[in-house]
Amino acid sequence: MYDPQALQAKWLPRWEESNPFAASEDPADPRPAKYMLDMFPYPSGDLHMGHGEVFAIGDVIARYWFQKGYNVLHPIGWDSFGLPAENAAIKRNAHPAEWTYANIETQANSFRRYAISFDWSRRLHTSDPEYYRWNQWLFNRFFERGLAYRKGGLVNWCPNDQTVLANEQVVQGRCERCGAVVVRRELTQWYFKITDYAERLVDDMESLDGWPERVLTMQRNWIGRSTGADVRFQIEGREEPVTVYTTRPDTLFGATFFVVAADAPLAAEICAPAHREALEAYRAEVAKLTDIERLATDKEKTGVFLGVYAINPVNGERIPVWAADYVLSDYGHGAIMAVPAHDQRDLDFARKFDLPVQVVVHTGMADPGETGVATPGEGSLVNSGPLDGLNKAAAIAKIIEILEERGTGRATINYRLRDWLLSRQRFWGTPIPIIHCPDCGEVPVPDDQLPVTLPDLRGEALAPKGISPLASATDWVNVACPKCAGPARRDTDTMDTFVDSSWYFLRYVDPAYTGGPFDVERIRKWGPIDQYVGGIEHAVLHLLYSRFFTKVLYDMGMVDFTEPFLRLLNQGQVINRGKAMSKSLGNGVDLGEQIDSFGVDAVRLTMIFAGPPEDDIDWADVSPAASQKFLARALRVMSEVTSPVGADPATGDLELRKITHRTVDEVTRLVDTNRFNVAVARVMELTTATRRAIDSGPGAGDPAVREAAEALAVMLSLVAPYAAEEGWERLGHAPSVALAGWPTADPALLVRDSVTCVVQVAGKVRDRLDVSPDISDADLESLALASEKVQPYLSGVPRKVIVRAPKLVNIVP
RNA sequence: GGGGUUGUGGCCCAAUUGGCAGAGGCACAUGACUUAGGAUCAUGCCGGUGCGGGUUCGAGUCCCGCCAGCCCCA
Repeated sequence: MYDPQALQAKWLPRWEESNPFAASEDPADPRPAKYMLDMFPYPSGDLHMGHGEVFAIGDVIARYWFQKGYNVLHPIGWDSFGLPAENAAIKRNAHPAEWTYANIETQANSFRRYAISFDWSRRLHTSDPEYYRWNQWLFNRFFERGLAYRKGGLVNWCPNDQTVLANEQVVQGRCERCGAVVVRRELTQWYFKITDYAERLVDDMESLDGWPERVLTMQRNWIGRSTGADVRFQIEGREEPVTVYTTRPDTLFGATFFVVAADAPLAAEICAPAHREALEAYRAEVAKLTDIERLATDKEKTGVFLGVYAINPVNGERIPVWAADYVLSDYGHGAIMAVPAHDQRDLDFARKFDLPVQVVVHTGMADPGETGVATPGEGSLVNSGPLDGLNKAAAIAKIIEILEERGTGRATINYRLRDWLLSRQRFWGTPIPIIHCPDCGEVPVPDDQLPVTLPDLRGEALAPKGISPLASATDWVNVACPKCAGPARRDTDTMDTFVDSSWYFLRYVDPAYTGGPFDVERIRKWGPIDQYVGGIEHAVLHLLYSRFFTKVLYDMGMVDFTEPFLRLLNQGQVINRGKAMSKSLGNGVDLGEQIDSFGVDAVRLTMIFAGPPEDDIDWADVSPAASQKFLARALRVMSEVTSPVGADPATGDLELRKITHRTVDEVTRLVDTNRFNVAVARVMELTTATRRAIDSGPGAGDPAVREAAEALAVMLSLVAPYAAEEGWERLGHAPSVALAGWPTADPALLVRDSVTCVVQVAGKVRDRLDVSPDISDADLESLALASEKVQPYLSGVPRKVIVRAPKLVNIVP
């Protein structure tokens, strides 16, 4: 009777004929605009269970907005540059485009079957030259503004992927993509100056009240704003003082030694000749270590004395200068003042090398020099001259005043955020549109010569060799300088694919636009995105970069908003038997197979009904078969209605009408607040109520039954479009139910003529009264006190009576 | 180690934000229909909310301390 595959075969072609979910660009369209966006997929094979969940969730929201009468933009595209395509191409001796575009077609077909309400006319792929041309155009704008620049330095290198990585792409010392342990290399690379926007990236988070708190926290931690001071230390024998950054300038009197990052150029520069050999040996050791090893707090501290002394600017004390690996060359200035009494790492180091420990904050804890436990907490200052007796805040203010007076320091804000390293030594990405000319230097490819397309390389030519495969395409590399026409070479690196995804949501307003990366007029209408749905794994990658791009584009006058995503929903993972699905565990569940077995609607319903969207779904705990049964039940109810289309519901059964309208009211609120699983539960209840009305109530011909069934069809259409469409047709309507309009609850049918009031005595329920919903406190109290069931528990006048009309009376005897 | 978050029937999950702990589903049991039932319809079943304290007339909900899981940062 319920054959989901037959319904799919019946309805899909009909929907395909039109583009029913096309967003209207007609300025006369009176509907308010809404922009619903799912994070676009990477085309690695077919859609998987995770896609099934995200897109089911996003589609509920988009379809709800369609039903509510908004002009909805719900586009789809592909994040189609990236390493897997390249690796596949090497393996098959093919071009990455072949694998990529074949997978895109596969996914597009799966999306169609999965019945997501996309506007297919706006489809884009980031690997199309028409798209990445605009990456290059934007790069040129960033370059002009000084926001794209090249510099040398230590960078993160993934030995497996054979390319550099941005800091954000190193997670716990490992490559975010492949998990290989990242090493440090000295290389010249391109960067985006995201640090210029650090302050705004933090401050603007205030306005992101539609974002999950944990994502905001992660971004705040990542940007890592701290307030402290820069303090200038003279190094004996060096003209220029060395600046250190500290968050605890109040402990300056407790600085007993000075540490320079072993791999910082400064270490080699200031090292006394007698210690040079030791330093070189040490640096060689450190170079072998990964960042994970370097920063592990339980690691034995190592370091070498450099044979020179620094002068503490506040008390003139000579303190020894050491090189160590626990100081990183790219944090602050690559050097620190060490205050062992109040910092555990400094203390560990001091104890290892017998350096003095000077307590300057009296915290009430035992002496760190004795216990080996540093006391980082607050207290009153001691042994600190003018700071003695002050608390932390006052001491910081005072010391900064002193430092500024003497010109040896100042208050500073420091960020942990580093500039975004964007060049990659791989093929399948956007070529960096720079030409290196021996005379003119770095020359951007003129806008009218964009795009710089990729040379035609395939198979073995793409194999990673530590430099970009583009370098081997000599015809491509050697060009005339756009400025002086002399011989020059193209930059052979490609852009991080996170550049592609930093602005794709703007391009959707007109993916064929040729006047710029996006139509600035149209984006005024659609932007910013009302709801963004995607995985938590992008909390500090894509989402941070997109926010940065949006702010730059705002400064360029191209968008009129400073934050791209008003509301963010991070769906959970689909797991199986308590664990992430993986080949090695053999617990994978295939989306296509689930759909073949249970139908699209049942799979979508299972995803939505399983729990709150943010929670993980354990596929072993849910039942697509049960979802299928429910859909059959709902469809039967819709099929059994015998009253004619247009039957006046006002003449129908009042009890069922009340249930229908109450359900509509509740489901509306639930969908508005993303509580889709509860909304489904309410729809199930309405289905049961309608079933009963048909079987043992007013019967299938009652207009209220039609009203209920129609509401059911529309509400169900958010989750189960095929069954809803079929039901809608059986109810005598023309397609499509998707655009039928959201039902509205009649307030008159929401009022209850009586409610149950609970009467408690000392918190225990002793009676229930049927009362009018607008009963007064006084009436209710006397009614409750008069109750026969309550009397036995009372002795005399109660001490207190709490009345919460009309629902509760609590008598304290 | 620091921060965040979660903990409710056998299982997945609700609970108007301080007011009757139970909506929905799974599983299980019983009955009806039936040639048959793994279909359908109906009925039923089980817990006092991780543990310990506190605030309150009243705590799943708020506060404090522990335990466990998950996620970030070290």
